[in-house]
Amino acid sequence: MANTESRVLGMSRAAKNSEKSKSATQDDGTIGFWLIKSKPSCYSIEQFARDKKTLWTGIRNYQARNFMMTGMKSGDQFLFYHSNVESPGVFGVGYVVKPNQADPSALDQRGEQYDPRASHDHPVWFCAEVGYLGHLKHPLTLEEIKSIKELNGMALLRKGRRLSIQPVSEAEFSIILKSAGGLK
DNA sequence: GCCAACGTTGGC
DNA sequence: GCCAACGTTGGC
Repeated sequence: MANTESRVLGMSRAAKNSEKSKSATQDDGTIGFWLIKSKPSCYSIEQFARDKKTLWTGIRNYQARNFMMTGMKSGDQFLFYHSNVESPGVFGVGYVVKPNQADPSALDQRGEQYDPRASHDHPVWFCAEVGYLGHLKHPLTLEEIKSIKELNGMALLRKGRRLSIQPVSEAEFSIILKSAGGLK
């Protein structure tokens, strides 16, 4: 299953391993799956597609931060979810380039994400570098996700649903991709 | 704009 | 450590 998805998403195991070898983090070699939310007004999937890679900065929730510090591994894949739109849902897929990096936005005194507690030696907040893999062929709306029985257990629909970064099971990830007709 | 469901803060 | 007050998220 993982290998199939990896081919679908253009991430060969060799590519994942080369990313991983650059990472200081250890893992058991399996790929983790996530869902990451963004308001289009804040960062849109179109912008993500143009950027190819970006630092996912500005997360100011400890649970979400901890996922980026110790949960995410290089090569993990995630669903790109747009909230605060007329029809919220999953619009694309990305991967983790490098987790657990100090969030520079916490040090920017003029920025909205500035945190006076943060310093170079004590970053307080952490982020992950992420890369774009593609748009879903047919974006899967929240309404559709709710209608799929196998996805009833998703954090998105339950306690913790407001979290902007959530773990997703491989089965859930795969069902969403399949229901969306894969990538464009 | 409303409001449920949280997370965070701070007095005690 | 409790908990009320407050702030935020995000669907609708």
